[in-house]
This record gives sequence, C-alpha cells and structure tokens, in this order.
Amino acid sequence: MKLITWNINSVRIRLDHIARVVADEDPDVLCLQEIKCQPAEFPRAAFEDMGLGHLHICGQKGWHGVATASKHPITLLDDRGTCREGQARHAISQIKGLEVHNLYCPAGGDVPDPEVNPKFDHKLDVFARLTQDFGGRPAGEKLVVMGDLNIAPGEHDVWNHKYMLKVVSHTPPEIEAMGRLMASYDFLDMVRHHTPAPEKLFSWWSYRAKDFRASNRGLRLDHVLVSPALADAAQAGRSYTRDDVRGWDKPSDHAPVVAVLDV
DNA sequence: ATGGTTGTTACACAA
Repeated sequence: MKLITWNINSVRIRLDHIARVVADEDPDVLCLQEIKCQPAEFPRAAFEDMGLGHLHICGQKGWHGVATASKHPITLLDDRGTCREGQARHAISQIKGLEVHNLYCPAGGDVPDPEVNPKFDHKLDVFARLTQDFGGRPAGEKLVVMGDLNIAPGEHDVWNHKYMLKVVSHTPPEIEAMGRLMASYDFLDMVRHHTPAPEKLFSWWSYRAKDFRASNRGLRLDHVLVSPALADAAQAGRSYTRDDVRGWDKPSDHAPVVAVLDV
C-alpha cells in the first residue's frame, strides 16, 4: 500500500503537478496539506479522473486546509480537537483497516517563545494535544500519522544544525514536543528508518533561494509515522522523497514524500 | 546582518 504526503501550497494551482505525480507513483492514498480552498472549491472531478475519487476534504477560505484522496473507500472519522483555533489542519480517515491522520501543524511564526508569540504557543499546543490523544489510546491500533508537521527533529534533518537551533522548526522546545509525540504511541519514523542518519534528508526548500539545489538549505518537515502494529509492514516496505518534483516549473516549496507499506 | 519568493486575499498576511 503506497501513501504519499505532500504540502501542495494550493491544490487548484498545482493540479497538473498532482496529476503527474499520481501518474508516476500510482498511490493508494494521497494526503495533501495547504490546499488553500473551501470544500466546495476543491477540484473533485480532477481527482476522480486520477482514480483517487474517495475524498476527505477539510478546508477553509484562503489558508491551511488538508485533503486525503484515496483509491479505496474512506470512512470519515471525527475531528479530535487538535486545533484550538478551529483551523482546517487534521483529517482522520479509515482506509483499508488503517487509521490515516493527515496533519498540517502550525508553522509557528518567527519568534520561538510561547510567551511573546501566540503562533508558537499554538504550535506547541497542537503537539501537546496530539500527544495526549495518542497517549490515551488502547495499544495495538494501526495508525499512520503523516503530513507537514513543520518540525525538523534531527540534526541531519536540517542543512545547518547549529544555526537552525535558533530558528523556528528546529528549536529545542519543538524537538522535545516532537519527541513526546513519537513516544506517545511508540511511533516509528518510517522515512528515517529507511534512510538513517547521518545522511541528510530534506522535504522542503524555501522559495527564496535562487537555486534550491545549489544552496540546498533544506529541512525535513514532512513525516510518515506508523504505530507498532504497522512497524513490520513499514520496515519491509520502502520510502523516498520525490525531490525532483521541487525542480519542476512553478513547484510547491515541499516535495512529495512516498511511503510503501508491505501490507 | 539582511533579504530573498509564493499564494490568497483585499488593499496585507502567512509561510
């Protein structure tokens, strides 16, 4: 079973890229973040044409928004109160016996201090809520938590560890929040499992670089986490980042991250 | 140390 997570930065502008990636990869499930539209504006017909006609759309006007598109039927599960601001950041779907969490965590603004920066406080709050929720669940569930978590947790998930420790996405309180989330249900970081440190691994490169490959100031913000019940399937599978897509004309600033479960 | 770009929106903002 192949799953892809991709922060698309507007689903409507990026429809041609989506169709190309779907044609290349033939995923069972595609989790998109930052769709930047309301559910009524979502290009449903295009996804039906791609063979991903089963949709769980969680959208709002202008910003944020996530959508899960599947080849297989989806059961829409209830929101679990992840975002205290009521933003469209979390779609939970039951697909072929898996509970797929499509997540877009807050970026967190510029100042890494929850006392002076409400956006950073909100980011930490989202992680605290996820940690509490997963921590309270019975053991043995088949959970996949994937999306743009907006944290690069490891030293080799950033282009410059020492510099980035002061920059939101890689600060100590964020790395600790990510660690608590991982521990809450003993999640496996699937992509890192297949490409262990110290190999650098990025899924996002800023639009502001003239040549993202030349400067290669990337971050690994997009993740696929699996619960222990899926660890064997994840380890027997594979995962990779389609960083070539970041080099296409008018790309998203995030690359698609592909994860294949041997189920 | 600074500024660089993009998308949606409305005359900035978030990323």
